[in-house]
Amino acid sequence: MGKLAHSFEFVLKPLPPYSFKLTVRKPAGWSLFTPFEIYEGGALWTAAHLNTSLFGMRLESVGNVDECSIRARIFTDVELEQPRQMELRRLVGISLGVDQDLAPFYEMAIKDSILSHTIPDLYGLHDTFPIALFPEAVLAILLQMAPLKRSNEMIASFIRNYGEVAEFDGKQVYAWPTQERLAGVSEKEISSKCKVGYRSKHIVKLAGRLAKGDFPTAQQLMDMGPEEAKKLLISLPGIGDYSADIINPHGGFPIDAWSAEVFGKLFFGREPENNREAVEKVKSEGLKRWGKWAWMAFFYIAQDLPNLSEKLGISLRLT
DNA sequence: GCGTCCAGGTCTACC
DNA sequence: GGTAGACCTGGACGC
Repeated sequence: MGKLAHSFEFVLKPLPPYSFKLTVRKPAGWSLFTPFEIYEGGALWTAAHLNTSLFGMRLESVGNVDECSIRARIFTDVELEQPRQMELRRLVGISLGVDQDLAPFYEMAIKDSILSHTIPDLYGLHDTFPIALFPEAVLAILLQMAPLKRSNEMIASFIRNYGEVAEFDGKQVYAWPTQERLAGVSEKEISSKCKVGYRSKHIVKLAGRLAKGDFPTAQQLMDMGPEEAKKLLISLPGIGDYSADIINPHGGFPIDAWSAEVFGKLFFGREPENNREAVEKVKSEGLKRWGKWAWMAFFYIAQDLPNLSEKLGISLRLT
């Protein structure tokens, strides 16, 4: 257990519109840093490893969607010098997508017959940015070849077995494990403890690859072109086309058997006969329709399925 | 109950 | 360079 007794505070000014609640507590249940984070009374307690050290965070908003400020208190095990505090402030800002300008996306979306329905519901929802690749990649691996319920069980078990508990501000929050922690663990141990089956092989190989320290960071991938970043991500163990589109910091259009059904209905008005075979067709239709906005379109639609089902009169299966 | 089938993909061994 | 099979586990389904 990591007791985080030291703390410092700062305020971030996101580019409006910024809905703190929608952004940190996404309607589809996607967590900001860890599925174990706590949201109470409008504040979020969460934890993550940033550059191998464990941090706790309490985040809360001051103001409203059109004039939002985020008050962040960061909890650490040792007192941090000013430059390190500044670095963490920068990373938290990036994670929360505070500099993302939604205006160009909204300008396109409002003219789109599907996306236009999502804007009133999700006004001010920013895309958040994963600082650490390992948790994102393991998440993608644990989503493969399993119904969501089972994926969630594998994810929770994996974090409980190998993650670290951050204890701060009267809360306890499990953070995702690090690649360094997993690199030396046996495949057999992981599959028997976490019931992840054959996926343990990918996890161990992935941890070993990332722990070598020569793979680009999320921010370095962001500085490359989207396709170059994707090519590198696909070179990672257990990461294919679909998973790379989930992890890619540029955003992709991650169509799997479930989303092929949802987007098949949205694009063509009917459920595909075979979801797996429809993946390529749906993917190319989405990329053609939304181009550079494909990820944001996917993101907004995935967060707004109940509303879209009602407005468009199509039954969209929830995740 | 019990057996069989197969799922929010990826890798490997063949051709 | 293209593509069947295999792959953990557990829930759904038929009997």
